[in-house]
This record gives sequence, C-alpha cells and structure tokens, in this order.
Amino acid sequence: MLGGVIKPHHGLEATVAAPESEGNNCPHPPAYPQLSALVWLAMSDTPAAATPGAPKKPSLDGLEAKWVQLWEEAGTYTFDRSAERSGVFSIDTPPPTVSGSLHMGHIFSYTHTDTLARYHRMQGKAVFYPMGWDDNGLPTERRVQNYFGVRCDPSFPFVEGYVPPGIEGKGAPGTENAGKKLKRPEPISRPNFIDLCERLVEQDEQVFEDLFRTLGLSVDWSLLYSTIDARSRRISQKAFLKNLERGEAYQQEAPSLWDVTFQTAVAQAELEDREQPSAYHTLKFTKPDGSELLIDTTRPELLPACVAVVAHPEDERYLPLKGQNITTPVFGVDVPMVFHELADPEKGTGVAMICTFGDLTDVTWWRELDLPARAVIGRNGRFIADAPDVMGTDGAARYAEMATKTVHSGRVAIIEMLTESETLIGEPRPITHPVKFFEKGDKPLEIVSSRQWYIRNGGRQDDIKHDLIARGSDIAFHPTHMRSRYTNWVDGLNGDWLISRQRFFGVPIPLWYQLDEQGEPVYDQPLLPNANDLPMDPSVDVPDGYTEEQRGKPDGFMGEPDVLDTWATSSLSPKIAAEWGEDSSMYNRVSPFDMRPQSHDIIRTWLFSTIVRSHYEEDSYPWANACISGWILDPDRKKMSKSVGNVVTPTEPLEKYGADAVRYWAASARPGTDTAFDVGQMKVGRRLAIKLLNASKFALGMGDLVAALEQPVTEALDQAMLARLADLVDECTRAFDGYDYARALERTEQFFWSFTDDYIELVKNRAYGSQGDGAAASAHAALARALDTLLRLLAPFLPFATEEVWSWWREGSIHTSTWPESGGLRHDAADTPAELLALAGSALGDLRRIKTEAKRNLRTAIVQATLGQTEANIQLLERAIKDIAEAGAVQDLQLVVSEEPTLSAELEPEAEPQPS
RNA sequence: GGGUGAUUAGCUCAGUUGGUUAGAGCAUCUCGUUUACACCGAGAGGGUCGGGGGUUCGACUCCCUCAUCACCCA
Repeated sequence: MLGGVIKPHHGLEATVAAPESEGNNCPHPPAYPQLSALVWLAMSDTPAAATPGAPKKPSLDGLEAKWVQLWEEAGTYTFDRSAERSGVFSIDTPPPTVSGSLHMGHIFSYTHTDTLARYHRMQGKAVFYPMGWDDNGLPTERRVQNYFGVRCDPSFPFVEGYVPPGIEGKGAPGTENAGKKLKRPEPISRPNFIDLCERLVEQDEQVFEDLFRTLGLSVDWSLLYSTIDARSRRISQKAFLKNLERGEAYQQEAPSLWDVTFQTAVAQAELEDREQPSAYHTLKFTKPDGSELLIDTTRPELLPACVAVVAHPEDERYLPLKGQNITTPVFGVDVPMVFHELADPEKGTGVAMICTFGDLTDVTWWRELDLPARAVIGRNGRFIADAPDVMGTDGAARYAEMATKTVHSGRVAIIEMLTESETLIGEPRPITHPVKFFEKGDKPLEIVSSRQWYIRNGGRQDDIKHDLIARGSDIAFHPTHMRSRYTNWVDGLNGDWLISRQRFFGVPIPLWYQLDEQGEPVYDQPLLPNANDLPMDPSVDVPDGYTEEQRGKPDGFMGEPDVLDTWATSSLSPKIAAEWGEDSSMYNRVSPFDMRPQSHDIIRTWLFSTIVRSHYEEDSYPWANACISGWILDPDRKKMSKSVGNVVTPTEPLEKYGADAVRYWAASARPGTDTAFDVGQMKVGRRLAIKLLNASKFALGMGDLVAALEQPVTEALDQAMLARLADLVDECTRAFDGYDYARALERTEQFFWSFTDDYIELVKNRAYGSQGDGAAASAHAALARALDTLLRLLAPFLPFATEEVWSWWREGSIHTSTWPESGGLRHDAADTPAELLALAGSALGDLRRIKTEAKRNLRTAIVQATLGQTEANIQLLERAIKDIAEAGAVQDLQLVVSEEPTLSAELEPEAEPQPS
C-alpha cells in the first residue's frame, strides 16, 4: 500500500508518501514539534487553571445511594404547596399493586413519567408527583388467608389485639405445623382482616419504594398514599355517597356475571373471552300437535331453567308456531315459542332454548321479551335444592336427581335422563366456542340474579355515553391514536358499571339497611352515615338511632356486606393524592391534573372510570394529557407475564448497569410503543453515562469553566457548535412539550457523541493554547456553555451522572436548576452557521480515514493535504482551518474549489520496524 | 367478525408537512493503546423500505389492495 494510491470512498483520494530513506531510525518523528511544545506549556499550567471539583477517576458506582440520600435530605423533589395552579405540573401516578412481584414494567413507564416530571420541574414548575400503593384486591386477600390462616366473615365482631393463628398459633413459623395450610382458617371480622392485609403489604411496599428510589424517580414521598388507607377509604366513601345522592349510583336486583370460585360478581371491564371445548346436544322438544321440535344446545343441564324457545322473526320454518307452547323433554314444562333477531337461523336447527341464564344473550332475551326468571344455579355454582315451581310432581322428582349437584355433575345426570327418555338425539357434537371468564378466574362465569350496586356509565343511557365520549376529547392522548381505544370502549358498553364486590379487603360500601318486622332488609331506604364519620365500616359501626344489639334483629338494622370494586377507589386517585375535600387549597392547586401516565390495557378500566368520576363530580376532565405507555416484551417479542414465566425483575439490571443505564433503555422507547427488554441498550446507556463523566472531567480540566461561562466566544468553530447546540435545545424543548421524551433523548445523545468525538477533538489543541490565549479562552467559554447545556438536557434521563458532574463545578442541584434556553447560545454563536461544525467534523473524519486505511496510527502526521469542497463550504471551512489541521495533525492543509468533495493527503513516512 | 398499531441493515429502532446518494446504535469485520475515557478510539461492509397496484416531475412518506405479526373488543 505504501506509496500507492488508496482507492477512495466518496471521491476522496489519498496518496501516501514512501519512506524517505532507509536510514531514518527515528521511531516517532515529532509530527508537530512546535505544537507539542505549546501543548506542554499549556498543560503545565493546567492543574492551577482547572475547574476545581472533578475527581481523578470518575465512576458511576455508588451514585444512586449517594444522591438518593442527598436529594431526600435536601427535599429536592418536595412539592411547593404555595405554588399557584398555573405554576404547577401535576401527575396522577399509577399506584402499582404491591402484592404482585416486581417486573420491568414498573421501571419502564415510571421512567417515562419521571423524565417529563424532571423536564417540567426544570421549566420552573412546582411538580406534584405523588406515589400510591394499590393494596386492594384478590391477590392480597388470598395471601393473607394463607399466610395468617384466617378467612374474613363480616358477620364476626371486631377483636381488639387479635392474634392470627398463622403468626403465633398453629401454623406459625417455628412451630411443628409451620408453613402448613390450616385446615380450618379462623373466621375474623372485616376490620381485623383489613388490618392483617395492611400488615402484610407493608413489606411489599418497602420493596417497591426502594426500587423506585434507586431508579431515581423524582417523587415527593411525603405525598405517599395507599388505596386502602384511611384517607382513601374516606374519599371513596364520600364520593360514592355523592354519586348516590345525585342518582348516579343505584342498586338493582339483576342478572350479573358471577365467579363461583371467588364468590363475587364481575364487571364488564373484568371479563375476557376464552375458547372452551363444548358440545352441541340435540334435544327433542314437543310441539302442541305432538310432533318433535329439535333444539341444539351446549348447556343441556339448563333445561330445567328453560323459559321459552326462540327463533328468528323471519324464519318461516317456525313462524307457524307463533303463540303456541312447546313442551320441554324430561320435565314436561310448557314454554312459549317466541321470536327475536338475535336468534340465528344458521345456528343449529335455527331455534334455541332460552334459560335463566346460560349466557348474555339469554339475559337480553329475558329482558327484551319480558320472560320469567327460573334460576337453577346458585351462587355456589350448584343446582339449587328446590325444583322450579312450574314443574309437576314428575318433573320435580326428576329435578331432584340434579339438585345440589355441581354444573358438571348436573349435566351428567340430565344426559342420563335424556337418554333414558330417548329425547337426546344422536351423539353430542364437540365444538369450541368463546366463553366468558373473570380475567383472574379459572372457571366459566355463571349468570346469577343478585342485588348489586352500579354507577351509571352510559352503558344503558345514550346521552351519558355521548357525554363521556365527548369528555374524552377534552384530553390529549399521547400517542393520539390511543383515543380510539377509549372511544371504542365507551361506545361498546352495554351495561352500567358494577361497583359492588362480595369481597373483604376493599373499601366498605358505607350503608346500612333497616330490617322490617320479619328481619328482611328494606333496600330502597338505605341508612346513610354522617359525613364526619367517614371512613366507616357498616359491619362494625352502628347507624344513628340504633344500638349494636339491634344488628341483624327484626326491626333492627344490617350493614351492607359488600365492598367497592377496586376501580371504584383507584378511579379517585387524583382526588386521593390531592386530598380532595380535605385540603381544598391543595386540590385546587393541582386539579385538573396535567398528566395521567398509564398503559393501554387499562384504558377501559382505570382511565375510563377516572373520567366517569370526574365527569360527575366536577363536570370536568380529570387531566389534560393521557400518556399511554406500551408494554415490555421479552426478546421473543412476547408480552412479559407471570404466567408465561418470562418476567425479568429489575433488581439485577439496576445493580449491573446502574439506574441511569436502565433509564436510558426505558426512555429510548417512543411513547406508546411496546419495547423489547434489551440488555444491549442498557449497556449503551451505561457507556453514555460514563462518557459524560469522563468528557466532563476533561472539559473541566481545560481551565476554569465557571469563569469561562462569562467569557466571550470568538472562534468560528466554537460559535458554530453553539449554533448547533441552540438548535438542539429548541428541538428538545419542542419534543418534551409534545410529551416525546424519547426524541429529546435521541437528539441530545446524537449531539453529545459528535460533540465528544469531533468537536472536542477539533478544539483540544487550541484549548491547550496552541493558538494563543485568546483562542484558548474562546474554546473554554464554548466548552463551559456546552457542558452546562448538555448536562441540563441530559438531566431528565441520567439524573445521577448529571447531578454528579454538576456537583463538581456548579451550585445546588441540577434538577432544580433551569431548562436551557437557546437565546443566549444563539447570541454567542454570532450568526456563524451551524453547518461549519458538521463540515469540520466530516473533514476531520476524512483525514482519519486516510490514516486508518493506511493502517497508521491516528497521531501520524500528514505532511500535506488538499481538501476539495464547494466554494461556499470552503469559505466556511477557512474559518476553522487551524483547528482542522491541528486535530488531523496536518502540517500543510490546502482548500481548493471542487464540485465533488475530494481529499488528497501525503502521510509522513512510516518508521522502520524495530528489531525485536 | 370489528378496531388499533406495526412490517425499513443480522438485531433493536429513527426517518417531522412527499424532495439530493434511506440513517443511528448494537452485532460483525479491519485498524489503532492517542495525556478525558479500553466500560476506549478510528473506519468498513451490510437495505428492491412486507408484496402488488395507483396518484405525482418525484413516494419509506399519500391512496387502494393483499399478506404477516401484536394487542384490544365481539
């Protein structure tokens, strides 16, 4: 290669000089003797002139612990309770379920939120950034039952100082039955049960808090709440009573979906369809003229609950049967032939039996065709003991074969009877079809009739539906297409929001009922508590005018046994966090909130229910922005979930790569997009943070950068860099204002790498003094501005590394300093075009390539180089030619006009290999 | 069946209202230990932008259609 022509890329040409003579024994001829001397001179001054504070060997290790503590002590993230609403940025943080295990999702979306919180804080806002724990719900209840060996029974009285058997009793650790599940869990009152729940989740909460602190969330921990604490109960009960007072909440005896395992009703939002194996059975009914009518059903066991037979109104096969009765097989009950659009002529024989209730279509038919109810399945999932009273003695006797059996055993019994009476035609034909499940359950839901509480949500009233859809347009969704998830959900609602749950660890519905002289509750006149007595528990507290002795007695009272749905509490999270009705100055300072961050799977629940509550309570939207985050996918692009077993806990990545690195990975994901768990990206983030430490240390070692902030920037390359930086600041500000943290990070990072690789390399020599004190001072002034600005731009993403560097030379916390403005930078740039930086950087890159392709050291001197560029570019490059020449170690750099960029260069001769 | 989004380099992803030769990082390969950094630096190779059709002087970008994937709903 030596002495030859290297085939260029991009039209560049490079010639490499051959060794001058064989007698040159100097191994490293000085490329720039004069320069070296200058550099040494400058460097000897460096220690005295350097900015004080930077350590010799910067490190990321231990930064989390150090700064978490210092921030806490300094109250860096404490909300300013005196700020006016216009000066506040408020966040309705999602309360995580602490009884679940930690997963990457916890750090993913919370990091997104935190970058936005930090941005707005630096924009001068008082940031209201609370945290809450969602303790309600089934998972906690189950763990408490197993852990303590108890079960909740609201009819039991509260016991002061209660000691559960699992702790010091039979199943306690250290005893012979340690860890064994107690055969007979001890029944305890609801307040005692809730107390145990709170004791258990306390440990879980600490784990979550530690994680979030280590991650560097700028949460104000003094605002912490939990969805079961006294304030949450008080606010939930108060909000419910207001809904009741205005007629938005009501109770009704109605068919509802019932989970047999969990013994609770389930709301539409908690349903999911699952494909289940089933089988069509063809049953032989009898027409009035004695001929047969064949009906296919997947649920033959519900035959005793049959109240009608239905066909499509235009199905001519069955129209002649209009007004007639059909007789059911086995039980011999006469049921009317009815017609309805939902009967599918294509399905089976085109005629179906309507039961109480096999599926939701049965409910529709029952309601719209005004049919009687004939329930046979009880809440325990078994056939009730007594036969429907329409059956004759024979029918009742046959029903006795099924009574008290499970659904499954009942089916076996009925098939036997059908077969015996030859009314089951042919073999059952296996199919699979979607069946409704509770999302947390593992048995198909039954539909049972029960008294439940509801909040109107538009599912039964079109005017409310339209209002709520319109309410959604008050809110900016990020990304915008997420709005359609909301609109589609509300549009598709077909029932009101069922808010009562037959559970224990939740907020009690704050009501009692009078009992009449027979001891039957008078449901339509509930007894209400006094507002001052909230939170209350009707299983313990006694209504005005009654005594505890009258509980459950005729002419006495009973407490409402149910609790509120978990969403009926968490839909109030903005109100709970901001102490609605308790500290009105606080609430008005932050409401409506600026942002609600959450993931898209709970748009139908948490997002929607919060809008419902706010719509009723203050005729307003709860927040101006809804930021919808995506999910974490595993490397195979599968959703991370506990059941799949592909969950990664965040503890290890945090320890291995550091919080800034993990945050970098999370913040790289564009808003709303699902993102693969990617250790590689965390490594990149760690490199970025380390690079920031090292580059900062280097820049600060150049001179007194604090003083340099006040000095003028006189050199063209420095001005060009500041012009580019000003553009960057504007771009990042726009991105953050549009909630696009990822773009702000991407652009800043891009600039930062070129800043270190190109700009710093270009000005290094000059900063050391190679072009005199004035030129060096300009470099210092530019470096100081750039470092100051870059630290601020990166602070939302790398709070630890930026704070560490900040502490080396600036006062206070970077996180309470200000977001950069482009105006000053643009002024300092003095109209020098930003393009000069890119041109100079690319010229330096070309010079490096020549050396690399010649397989030479980058320090290798270039004896002579000629750079061809367009006239306009040359005019620019001339203003930085010394910087380029010095950075490329070019002794003689010429610029010539050329339409196509070209470069020819002559490298200094290569030294003879040393004899080994 | 309805809705939403996605499909760009081996991998993960950018690509602003249509406009030079489609970018970055990781990975791979080559080179270099250089006084901020080996947790480093310099460079290279690598793409028919899912397929087809259309609009346009010009399409990764807009329209239609098909396919595949994911999620939500029924």
